[in-house]
Formats: sequence, C-alpha cells, structure tokens
Amino acid sequence: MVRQVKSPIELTDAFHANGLKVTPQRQLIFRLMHDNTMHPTAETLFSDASTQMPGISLRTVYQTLTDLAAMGELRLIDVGAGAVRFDPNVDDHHHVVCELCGDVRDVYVADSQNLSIDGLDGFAIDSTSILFHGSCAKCA
Amino acid sequence: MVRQVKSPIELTDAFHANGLKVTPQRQLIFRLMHDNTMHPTAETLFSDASTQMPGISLRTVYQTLTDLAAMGELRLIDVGAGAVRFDPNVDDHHHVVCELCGDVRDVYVADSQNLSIDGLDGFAIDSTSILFHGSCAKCA
DNA sequence: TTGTTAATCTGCATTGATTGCTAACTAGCA
DNA sequence: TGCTAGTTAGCAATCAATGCAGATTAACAA
Repeated sequence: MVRQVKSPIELTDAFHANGLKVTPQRQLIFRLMHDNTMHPTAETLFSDASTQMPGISLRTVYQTLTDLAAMGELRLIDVGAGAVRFDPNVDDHHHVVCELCGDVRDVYVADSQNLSIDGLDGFAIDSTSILFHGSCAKCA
Repeated sequence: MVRQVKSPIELTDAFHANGLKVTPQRQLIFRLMHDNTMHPTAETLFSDASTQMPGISLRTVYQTLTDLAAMGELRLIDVGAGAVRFDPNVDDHHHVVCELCGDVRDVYVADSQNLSIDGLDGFAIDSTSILFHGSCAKCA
C-alpha cells in the first residue's frame, strides 16, 4: 500500500485536525514540498520560499518542516554530510546519494523489510534506513 | 575475508608507513579503540583518554580519529542524532541503534551487497550503509 | 648523543546546522 | 468584532566539528 504525497489541501486539513494553525508561510511550504523530489535542505527551501515571500524566516521553515515530520508527512534523511534533507515521499523507500554533487534520489529495495540480520542481541527493530553512496550519472 | 581490528602495534606501523608520527597521544587512542565495541563519539573517547592522560586535547582526539578513518582503519557511523560514532570494525557490516539510549551494535546482513534496487537512474554505487532503528533489550 | 625539521599538540576562534527564546502578530472560533 | 492560543521573525545560544598558530616533539641523520 503506497502512501501518496499529500497535497497542500490535505496537509491543511491534517494541520487543523492536529489543532495547528495554517498560515500563509505554512501554505507556501506545503506547496514547495508537494511532489518535490529534490530532497532539499531547510536552507534550500528557505531560499526558494524567500523568492515568493520575502521576509519569511529560516526559523519558520525549520518549524514547519519539523511539524510536518512529527505528523509523519515528511521524512528526514541524514546523508552523513551537511544539513538534513527533507523528503515528502513517506512510502517505504530508501536513498542513494552522490558523494560528488550531493544529489539524492529515492530508490526502492526489494525485501528491505525482510533482511536476514545477525547480531541483533535482543534489539527490536522499528525501521530500516538504507543509504547507498556512489556517484550520479552526471558526476561519473 | 574478514579484516580484523588492527592492534596498536599494527596501527603504529601503518602510521609510520604513511609518513605520520606516532605520539603518546596517538598510542593512547590506538589502545582505547582496540577491540572497542562501544561505538564511541569523539567526546566520549576524549573523556576516556583524559583520565589516562590529563591535558590531552579534544582537537587531538578528533585529528587522530580522522587520520585513522582516512587510512581505512576506522569507520564513521552517523546515527542521525548527536555526534558521529567511530567503529574500529572495518569488516562488511551494518548497525542497529537504540532510539532510547543511543546504544549502537554491529549487525551482519546477509546479501547486503546484492540488494535488488529499483530507481538508480544511472547512479554507480560504491558502498551501502544499513541502519536499523529500534530499542535495545535494556530499554525495551 | 645531538641537531634539524617537518609533523603534531594544545588552546582558542570560527563555522555550520539547528534549536531556544520572546515580543509582536494573527488564524480560528465564539 | 474580540478573544486567545498558536505562530512568526529575529536574534541568541548550543552542539559538533574544523581552522589556525605558536610552542613542542618524533623521527631521522650525522
């Protein structure tokens, strides 16, 4: 079952349902994240948002992204260098990052829920993050 | 083929072979990392080192760990929260982290080199990092 | 053993990413 | 239209890590 990326309208409803207000700043970020496959950082989104809404604060961008993540509408990706990337795709998937240009893509790994793991030592697993490191077609 | 954790003596040779000097500070860090399965942060190691060598600087700990990593004798683990963890096990393995206490363990994943990946879009893969998130036996 | 030199150490400043704080503002509701 | 709790902007503060420079020292040669 694939959980589709939510539309700005659906996110508005979701915010209201959680007792959160929907401001113009938040609506802008909803739109910027909708169907966004760039895996942007908060700074990148702030820069994009600033062109459409001069004066919006970086703090507000962080706050809204954090709220979205807390509601499960956004996934955080730590690629091990630089700032966290945000991904509106909350489907079961993983990532590949280009070590040269930093480009990140969604990838789908067969049976990633059923890996054979040795050495768990009593750990209960909640989730799995697979990160492939390599070089993209452009940088190769 | 398993690459064993190198002993302090072997690391000393490796440093010399790379034109690097071996200082008492470095020897101490070699010893502290040898067979260390705690996946410590630089700060943690600094704290451990300080008890045996008061006055050693955090900067030196970072420097030595960075040198070891550059020589491939150490692996960096980014668990997505807090500081980077250092792992003297450079064998092909992965990690599970307890989201409650931060404990990290080495795990071995069957066929992790042969995952079926969809959506690579021309990326060439150099390495794979699998991070399992969950709770350890103590925190469960 | 001593001298030379490049590498290293310490301590401090700086950067980068993110969060904390608060007064002014406003979305949502009565 | 007013009320009120949630939000925003801006700036300070924190945390992890790196940059820098003068004092120190490991390693090698004489």
